Amino acid sequence: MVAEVIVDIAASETDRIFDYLCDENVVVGSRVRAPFGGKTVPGFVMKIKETSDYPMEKLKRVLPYHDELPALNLECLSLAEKLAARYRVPKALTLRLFLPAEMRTGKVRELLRNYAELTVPIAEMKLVKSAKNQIGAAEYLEQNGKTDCAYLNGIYPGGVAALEKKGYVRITKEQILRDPYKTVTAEKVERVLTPDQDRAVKTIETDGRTVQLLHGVTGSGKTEIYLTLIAKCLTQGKSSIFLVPEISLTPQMLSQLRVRFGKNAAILHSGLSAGERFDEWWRLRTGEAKIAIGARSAIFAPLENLGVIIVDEEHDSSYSSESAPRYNTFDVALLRAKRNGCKLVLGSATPSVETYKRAKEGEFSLIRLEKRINKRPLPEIHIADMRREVRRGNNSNFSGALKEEIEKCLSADKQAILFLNRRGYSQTVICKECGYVAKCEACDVSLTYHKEEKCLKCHYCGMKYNMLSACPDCGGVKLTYAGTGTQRVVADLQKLYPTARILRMDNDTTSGKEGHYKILKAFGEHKADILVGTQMIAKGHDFPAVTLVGILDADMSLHFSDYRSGERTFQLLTQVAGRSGRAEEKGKVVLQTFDPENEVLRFATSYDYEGFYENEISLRAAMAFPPYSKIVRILVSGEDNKKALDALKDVYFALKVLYENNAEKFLFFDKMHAPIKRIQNKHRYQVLMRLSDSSILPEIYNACAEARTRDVLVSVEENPTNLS
DNA sequence: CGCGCGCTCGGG
DNA sequence: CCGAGCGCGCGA
Repeated sequence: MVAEVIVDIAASETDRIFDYLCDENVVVGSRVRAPFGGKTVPGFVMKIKETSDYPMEKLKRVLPYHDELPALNLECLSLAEKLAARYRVPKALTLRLFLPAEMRTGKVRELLRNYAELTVPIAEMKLVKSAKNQIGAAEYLEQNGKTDCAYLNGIYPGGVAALEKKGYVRITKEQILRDPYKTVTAEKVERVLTPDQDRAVKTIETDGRTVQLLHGVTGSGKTEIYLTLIAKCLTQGKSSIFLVPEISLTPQMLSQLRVRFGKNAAILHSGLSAGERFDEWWRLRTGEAKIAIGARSAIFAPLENLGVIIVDEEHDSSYSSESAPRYNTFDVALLRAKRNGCKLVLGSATPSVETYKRAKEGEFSLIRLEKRINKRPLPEIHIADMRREVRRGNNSNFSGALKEEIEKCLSADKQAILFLNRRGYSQTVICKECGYVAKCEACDVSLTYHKEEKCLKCHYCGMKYNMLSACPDCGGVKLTYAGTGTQRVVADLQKLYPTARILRMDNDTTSGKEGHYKILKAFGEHKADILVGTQMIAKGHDFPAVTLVGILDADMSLHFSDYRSGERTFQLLTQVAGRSGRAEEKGKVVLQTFDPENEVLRFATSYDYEGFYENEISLRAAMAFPPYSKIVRILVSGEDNKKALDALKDVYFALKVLYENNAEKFLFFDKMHAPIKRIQNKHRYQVLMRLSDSSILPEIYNACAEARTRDVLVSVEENPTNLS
């Protein structure tokens, strides 16, 4: 027999079929070891045939891996081919997406799992009260005996490892205890859905359209709808994929799923060790588990017969991949949903403008959930006008209103979260007296201050402006590029409230995923009174004792030089506000701004998504920004500046020809330095385009694929979220 | 004259 | 991607 093989080398030169001889037992989708150019490389069998067009006597023979099942099923194979074509990347790269890293770097996997059991009764353990994961794991082990470590780590990350270190637990490697007759173990508890939830489930099941958008305010019970859909699939023997932003994969959430679905749920998250991730993947591949839960990459779960795909927090930016292949999760999900004839459910309290438009126009089904389950009102948002504070001589980061609320909060022994809306490098110029923000005359996006050149630039058209010495509106000279960082806020707070316990959470304090959890955990256990942080604290996480949220500089992301800044601000504010008053206590939010009349802030304070959307969509239409156009950025980067420039010239000229022949499809076209000129020693350049018609996108991808070389990266980003 | 590095080509 | 093959430049 002859196998058509794609060798696992991520290069366009080797991205074609090579024929090999193979044994009868080699099947489509399996991995093989292929002798290739003097050594043996892994490969994927794409097809099996009788003979080859290539001289048969020159064919070499592939050796099989001893996988029990082919690594990829037919759907995955075809999906990998489609994605490679769509994003113009080598097939090896898209095929890899479907495998756990373990398998690729793989030694032949023995299907051994780590099992943990207690060696000491809990009563004799010395555990600190705060070690919730250790306690949780120990309690589980005491009740259930020997348990799979991956399972425990899914619920109590790191708990078992810590217990082992202390000698309370023994870990042994054992063959997977596979039980082919294991039936559905979902709890048979009847869950009563509210009429709204019930209606939503019925609509999703009966509506003819593939994409179903679930638009529901925080606390409207979207999760129960997802779980009901998954449970229904399970009883029909169908599988499901449930995607959430990485940051929402919290222990609470995972344990909720484990309780509900037991071993039918496989969890793919970064907290698992490589081996554990492989095991979870394998459980999905064999069909032992039918529900894949995870972040972005779980869309590649090796499942068959999908009954539903759910994408929670649809608007979240973590759903677009930041490295090659830069796939868009929604595209992949849609391909899979169509192939399986199943529904793709998108859920959000603040859907992206693009998605919402398609839903309103009837392309997607739109299901609204307006009532909150617990009927508790959303926290009240109070706007603090920082211009007035400055006029009164208050140059600090805290308005009078916020200070007052912090004091109330502290004296009532409640907790507060202070949110600093800062994004890394890009800085905008703002007048502290009137709130004026420097904007590009051509693009209506705010300008970014460039320190080295001492000028203001528009990141959309590259236009340069001289740095202002005074505000053009009010003549004031109190111009500022950016506010202060979190450290400064913490220091100022400490001065104001010497006895308050303050925690800081930002990129500097959270080394790795663990640090992040540690801080949140400490705060959740009320070991601090105030948490100061950036974006990171905006999501998920229930802190019942939090009754106050302060947003220190609500405008900062609003004036970020990006057409999506309004959208992002609305989403962020809605999310942050939702952190306040999760339990009985009514929550309060103080939003500080230099621009209190701003429409986006107004809509956010009244929780008016519809109003925000109408306003935003008409702006987008007027300025021809997405979804009324498509912004495409070609990023060229490489260590060797000359080579990078050569590649830039190549793409630029190829694209320029396209542009000149299709001028009517372009709204904008130019090449320039990327906003960050060098990252990790790589020089960066970009070609920016705004298309009124994306039909030429495939040709743009082609041009980029051709300019790509061994040491220069050329990537295409569609409607990029962060232009850095 | 000989080796070394950089580029080109082929791999089944 | 990676190694083989080859051409040209420089040093003993």
